[in-house]
Formats: sequence, structure tokens, C-alpha cells
Amino acid sequence: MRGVTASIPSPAAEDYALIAPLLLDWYDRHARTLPWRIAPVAGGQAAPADPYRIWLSEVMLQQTTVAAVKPYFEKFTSRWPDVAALAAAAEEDVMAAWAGLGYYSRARNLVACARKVAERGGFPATEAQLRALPGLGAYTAAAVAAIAFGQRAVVVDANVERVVSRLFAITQALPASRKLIGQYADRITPHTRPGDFAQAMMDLGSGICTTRQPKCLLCPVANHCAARAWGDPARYPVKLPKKPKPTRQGCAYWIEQDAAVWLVTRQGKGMLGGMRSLPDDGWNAGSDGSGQPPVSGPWLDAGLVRHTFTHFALEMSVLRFQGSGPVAPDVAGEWWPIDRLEDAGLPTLFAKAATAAINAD
DNA sequence: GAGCCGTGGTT
DNA sequence: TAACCAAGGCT
Repeated sequence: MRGVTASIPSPAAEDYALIAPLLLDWYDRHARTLPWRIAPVAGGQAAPADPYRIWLSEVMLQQTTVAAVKPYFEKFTSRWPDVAALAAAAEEDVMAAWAGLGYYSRARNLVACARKVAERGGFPATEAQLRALPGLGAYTAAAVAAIAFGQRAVVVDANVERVVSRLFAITQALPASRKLIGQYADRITPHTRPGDFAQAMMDLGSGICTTRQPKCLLCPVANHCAARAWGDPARYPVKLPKKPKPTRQGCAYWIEQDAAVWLVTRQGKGMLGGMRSLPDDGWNAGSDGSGQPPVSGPWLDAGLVRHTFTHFALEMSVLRFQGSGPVAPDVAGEWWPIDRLEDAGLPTLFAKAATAAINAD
């Protein structure tokens, strides 16, 4: 195995050490104010980072924008102020509170992680121990170790991938370039203020070194950027073309009785697992047509809901039960009062479907 | 490595 | 507006 040094070309070694001080100085002047960042205390002494809040924010921020996370972070920290409170929560309450944020395995893992952490009396302080907790992969373990515990860890998210790809003009395409990006990120990560450095890189990627039209004139490390020196920094990081998404069709069923609607809870770890939803047909119509309605009709077509998931698009017809007399759906579920439907924690797809059903004639 | 897993904002 | 993409993890 060839050494790391031999696989990394040009920029002079002394240049690596210049990046962090410039970035930290910029961060001291331009850091975003975010709910999970430490507010300076009046006495001039910074409050210690709360690992619970750092962990919670990092999990919420996985593949999710800051703007989307903020209200959820406020809701969660108000309702469950510390890890012990979250560990004691009913899982279905946490799932419902997570509704709308997406990637629901995060919420399942959040509860599992909170319970393990509460059991051992607090968060572990090393990257390796954090990495062993459910829902903490390479990125989140490194981020929590650096930000909450001041450990030197190499924090690489999509922002860092973009910044590093440009700083060193990496021509290899993602995701194969991740190994090389990690090596460069390691070289520029300082031993002092590693948490601030990680957040500085992410703030830079979010606000300056953006995917399209990067603001190089405002960048504190523009003079060290190989992509800028060569022109056209926006061509980095190089990415492989994406596969097209198929479109699936399906139905959801709105069954209403006595001002309540029949909701099911989706089982397993798959799509929307653990979340309440309307009964549906499995969205395989057009391929095997296997889904059967939970009640025999008649049904009113309440409209078509279009929703795009990560790897497919869905066109889902909403069918509203039109029969009279007592109804007994043949799928497990619960009658949910329609005037409290917001509390059910429906994922966005089914929230759309509910709106369509309620508004239908 | 590659597929699966949500959603809303931006361009 | 359609496409792209975001503080990724798990299998």
C-alpha cells in the first residue's frame, strides 16, 4: 500500500497549515447564529457545549436544510430538554413529532440512541464510541466528537466535500473521490478548535463556496484555492450522472366515520416505517395490481397526489369511502378524530392526501 | 459499491 | 419548471 503522502499531488505542505487559521478568523467574524450553537455567557465565559443538543441537531441536519430543522429542533428541545427525557418518551410520540422532516429511520434510531446513552449515564466522548451508537455514522460521530467534546476529528459532509474538492481541484468524481477528499480534509484539520473549524468549513460551504456561483471574492481562502486559480470552480466536485427516477402509481383510502378517519401504522424499517398513514395499496398498480381496498366500495375519486421520493416519483389516487352504515376495515388501525389530524404525525405524502380527501366533494 | 430512504428550498 | 441538492446512515 502506497503511503498517503505519495498519493496527494502538488500544493506545498506548508500551505495546508495556512487554511485553518484563515478559516477560523473568518468564522469568528461571520459564524451563523444557530439555536444549537453556544451563546456567549454575559460573564465572558462560554457555556459548555451540550452534547445532547449537538447530537440532536446533527441527526436532524443529516441531508436536511438548516431552515427545515430549526422549528423541529425548538419543538424537540422544548418537549424533551435532555437525553433522559427523550429516552423516556414513547417511540410513537417521537415519530409523530418527527413527521414532515423525512428519513424516518433517523427518528427510530434517535430513540434507540437516547435509550443507550441514558442507560450508560451520558454520551461517550470519543469518536469511536460515538460511531458505535445507532444513527451515528462517520460524519455525525466526527461532528459530535469535535463540536461537543473538542476532539480533533476529520469532519466531512457534503459542504466539506465541495470545499476540499475545489481547494485541491480534485478531478476524480464522487463518490469514488471520498477517500482522497478525506485525506486532504485530514491535512487541513487543526488540533486547536476542531469543532469551530468543522463548523467554519460547513458555513463556508453553505454561504460562500456554494454549489452554483460560488462567491470567491468573499472567500477567506480564495488565494489557496486550486480550482479558482484554474478558473471555473463550479465544475467541482465532479459527479457521476444520476439515474432517472421511475414513476409508480397507487391508491390511498380515506375511510371516515363519526368524524374520525381510519389510520394505520406502517410496519418495519422500510418506506415511512413506524409512521401513521392512510391505508394504501402498496403503490404497485400497473406492475402487479395486487393491492386491495380495506373495505369494499363504493369509492369517490378525491384527486391525485403527486409526490417525489428519493428514488421514485409517485402518483397516488385518493379514494374516499362512500358507503353507508358501520364500517369495519380489514386492516389493523385506529379511528383518529379528524379535527386532531395534525397530532397524528402523518408524513407529508399522506398529509397531502388527507387534504385532498377533506376538500373533495 | 450501490440501492434504499423524505422533504422542501433554490435556481 | 424541472432538476438539483442538502450538517448521511444502513444494508
